Amino acid sequence: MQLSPLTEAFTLHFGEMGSRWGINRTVGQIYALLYVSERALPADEIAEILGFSRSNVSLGLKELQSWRLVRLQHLPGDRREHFSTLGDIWQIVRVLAEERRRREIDPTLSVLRELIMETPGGEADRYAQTRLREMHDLIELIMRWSEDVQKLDTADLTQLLKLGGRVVALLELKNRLPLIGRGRREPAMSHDSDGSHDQELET
Amino acid sequence: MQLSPLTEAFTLHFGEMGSRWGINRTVGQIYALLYVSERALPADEIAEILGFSRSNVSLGLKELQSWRLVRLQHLPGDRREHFSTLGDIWQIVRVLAEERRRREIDPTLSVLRELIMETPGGEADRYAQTRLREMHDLIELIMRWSEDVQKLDTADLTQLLKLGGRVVALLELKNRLPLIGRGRREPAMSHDSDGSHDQELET
DNA sequence: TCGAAGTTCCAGAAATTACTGGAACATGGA
DNA sequence: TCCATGTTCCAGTAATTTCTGGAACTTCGA
Repeated sequence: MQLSPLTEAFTLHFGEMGSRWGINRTVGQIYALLYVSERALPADEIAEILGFSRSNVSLGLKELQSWRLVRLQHLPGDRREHFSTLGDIWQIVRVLAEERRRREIDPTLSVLRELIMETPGGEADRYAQTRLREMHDLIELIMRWSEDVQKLDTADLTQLLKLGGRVVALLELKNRLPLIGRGRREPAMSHDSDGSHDQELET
Repeated sequence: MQLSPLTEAFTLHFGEMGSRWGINRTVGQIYALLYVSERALPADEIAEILGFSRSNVSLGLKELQSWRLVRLQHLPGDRREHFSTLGDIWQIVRVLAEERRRREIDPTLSVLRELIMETPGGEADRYAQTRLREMHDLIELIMRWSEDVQKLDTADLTQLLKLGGRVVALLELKNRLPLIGRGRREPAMSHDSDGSHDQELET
């Protein structure tokens, strides 16, 4: 099997982008190839198409599987394992977000928490801790939000995205309706000490 | 000047995270150090504190400046240039998002557009192009949204984040109010051919 | 149980990326 | 203008990451 110029251009670009992102170039290219391929491909075909060694492809596929970004399937009449990407692009985004959170964000949050708990060794440490807390709270806020939003079905998500900044108009609306919203505005970066997270909209 | 254990732990972790992200380890550490430092630091102090060569620090600072993540300032009575991070953490997020878009997303979108425009060289290319289009449209949708949301002031943004998935309740509300919403639901990944982006809420 | 086909692992080679020291260059005060 | 101080650039070196080929292992049908 040969690589069409179109697919070649895409895999090359994707590999390049991947390497800026902590994903290595070959892994990126393998993913790109599977992404645009209509049928699932076995490892040796991938190696042949992209010109990588068999073991390199094997490593790459293992990595992609650990990210849950490629699926393994068996085709009738063929003993080899075939690989393909997730079909639903929104699902890809969700999986990516989850894995990144698990691998990078969560460990970072726990390091930050530990450091914030330590007794400061001086004025400098005290300042550092306030900065760390700001970072921690911000990351946590964004993560909670994204965890939450990820659960939405695709239609809701699309509608929300299309709304963009105009969602603020909805917020205003909510704040003006006393039966639904309390009309208060959170101060920036408040610590949400009561843990309520504006539950009042839940009906 | 000496590095407190707290700051050291933070810089090390941050450097590690950075290197998973395409930012090199030393650049990450420099940023982390500045982030938790109350006063701006000159390059030679940074080099001494972190134990890097003077030129490495210089390179790193240049890189950070090109990302608009550190600011240069002159202190009275000191000829040296001093560096510090942005004070407002939300601003940091905004700047980061903008730069990443400029450097990575926009080029990717334009590659995708080019490839989608090409005349397909066969059935396989035709399928590949539909996949590329899906990816392109998704990225563009998310980018438009984030561009939009970034313009919100911090209070609105915080409120929105706290709301999380419960924002859907607002969407439902909007869809139920005939004077405000049209009550229609976009099909998933529709191409928004009229370019209206639900303008009706703009009052 | 044997052999063919397929997969995984690993040690070393190759390529890439990061880092250093020093030299060239710039700037501002005397 | 000259000197002291500070900054940038660059070529070579070091460290890290990626990639390869082959050997060991696994699986399945005959």
